[in-house]
Amino acid sequence: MREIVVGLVTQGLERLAGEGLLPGELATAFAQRSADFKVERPREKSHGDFSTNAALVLARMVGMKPRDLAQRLLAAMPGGEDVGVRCEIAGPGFINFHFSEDRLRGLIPEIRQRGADYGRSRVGAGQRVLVEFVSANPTGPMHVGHGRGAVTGDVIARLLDAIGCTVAREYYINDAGAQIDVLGRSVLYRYLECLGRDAVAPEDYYPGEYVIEIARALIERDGEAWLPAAESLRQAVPGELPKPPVGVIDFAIEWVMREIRTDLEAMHIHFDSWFSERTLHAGGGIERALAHLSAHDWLYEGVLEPPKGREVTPEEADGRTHLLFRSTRLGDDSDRPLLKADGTPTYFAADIAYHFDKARRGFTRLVDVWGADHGGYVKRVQAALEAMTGEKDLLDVVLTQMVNLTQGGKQVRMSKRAGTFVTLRDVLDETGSDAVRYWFLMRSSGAGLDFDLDLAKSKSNDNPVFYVQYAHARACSLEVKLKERELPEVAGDLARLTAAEELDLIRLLGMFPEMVEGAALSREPHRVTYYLSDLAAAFHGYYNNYRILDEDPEVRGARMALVRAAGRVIANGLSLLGVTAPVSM
RNA sequence: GCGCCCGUAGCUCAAUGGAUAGAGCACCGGCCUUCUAAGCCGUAGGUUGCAGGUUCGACCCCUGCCGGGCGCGCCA
Repeated sequence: MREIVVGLVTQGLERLAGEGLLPGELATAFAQRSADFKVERPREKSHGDFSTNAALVLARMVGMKPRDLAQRLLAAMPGGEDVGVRCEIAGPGFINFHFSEDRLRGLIPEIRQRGADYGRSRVGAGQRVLVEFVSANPTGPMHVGHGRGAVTGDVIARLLDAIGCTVAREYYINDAGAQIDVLGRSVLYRYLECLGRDAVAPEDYYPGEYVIEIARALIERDGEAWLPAAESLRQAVPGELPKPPVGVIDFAIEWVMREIRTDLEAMHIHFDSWFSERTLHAGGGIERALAHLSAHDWLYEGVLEPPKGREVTPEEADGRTHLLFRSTRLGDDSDRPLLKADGTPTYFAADIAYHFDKARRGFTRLVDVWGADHGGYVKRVQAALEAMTGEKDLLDVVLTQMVNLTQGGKQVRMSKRAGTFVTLRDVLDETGSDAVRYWFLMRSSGAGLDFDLDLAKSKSNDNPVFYVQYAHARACSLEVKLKERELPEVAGDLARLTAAEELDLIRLLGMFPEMVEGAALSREPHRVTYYLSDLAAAFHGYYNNYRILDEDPEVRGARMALVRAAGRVIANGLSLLGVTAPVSM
């Protein structure tokens, strides 16, 4: 629907350009959405279906009063009558567009015809986007926060796909570094314990139950083969802990990744690729990336300035020189070290190499979904990408805030120490994929989220997931009723849809494609849940106040056509979220 | 101390620089013999944390405060 208005305004601009009033490139810029004026949805209903501020923005440039320019533009646009759009000048110089009722009703067959494609577009065509998300460390099971990131990333990918982008989903496995050694030692500790030997907990270890399970599985596979390694670990002096054997580490990582994959599958999330951090270390990727940076003068040896406002321990303040990345040149607060004291790369160095690799794979755009606790890394990774590619804004980072589990209004304590750790698996088992997926998207990703386990399970209209799915089921149930009553199938006369509720419902259906585009471009999946809530409310309101299966076959046919269109849009919206649209409930 | 995010109705949150800032809960008042029932309709509720600035126009952008969260060399 929006395209119709954009077309009208573009033609008007072109004609005014032909008359020499406006620069010719304006119309092109406008049609490509790069102009600083636009077509938008007025908040106020009486202002019509669409509005443009073109005259307001351009008035200064041509030295006219906004309303006078609006008059010229209006006159230059094709007569609205034959396209079913009435235009008028209002307020300080807006041009408002009102769709005729017939034009609105015309959307119903259009939706019917486009079916599952309604809402999809090509505005992102030609873009190749890599969405990296979850990337939970393979050191333990996924918690609910990971789940939120997982759903957010998956739906961003779905949205980008819906606007015509070529999308790939990737999971970055942090299978290198000190944390992995901690995991290996934790397993060996439990391994001794399970074998009934003397066991001493290492000073740093993962306390979760799952580590015991890993140890048991390891015993089942390898018996006592790892006893020497475990013993030497037990006898080691703190501070000089040995590196656990690769065989144990690999076993543990595979075990945890299997769990993670199971959880992801339970949420119907599939990745196109799994990128192992180890391959960067082993394959020389880090050296390549650092050499590339070095060649362009982004690296130097230097002493780090101490962070302000924070005490540095004597150990830290050793005054040694580091290999540093000049991220301050690109807006970061401080230059960043790339090698640890022992000469091995920092996590950041690996991350640089990883993102370098992404850029070299030819993506036109990168999207990362991270937990908000990694917010401090955004600038430096973006700086690194800019330094390596010369391209600014190649990477968008979406940060997801905490999830609070609640039950009966009370917060569910998640504490690894107290053993009341609630995993994503627990929540999935309790409420199911649909509830989890929908719920995680009910707030903007930057806002904290309360997940009410009781409400998410309940079959009541207070449960937003139920409310939306039920709207779809209701639409479908009318189909069944129609057959049960053996009512004749009549196309119906759409002109009989004259009630304000009916026309408003159609208007809402018409906003779906814009909503999808906006959500995709801004990487804001929560817009979909908000939209679906509104749509479901409008549908339920219509259903409650009007008898769809009216006596009059013409009315009945028309209302059923509208109901089918609404059901279709709800289904398409839910599909974007990866949530099922039940036919009955 | 610095950086990022946040501050909007009693609560939880929306609102690509647009016109009179919106939902859902909760509260209050009506209604409920109907295609699916766990309800339906409506009222009220606001100096958008504070103070300036930018402009035709600011919840949105800029500056400075106040308050909360996260992060802040060789953990990932």
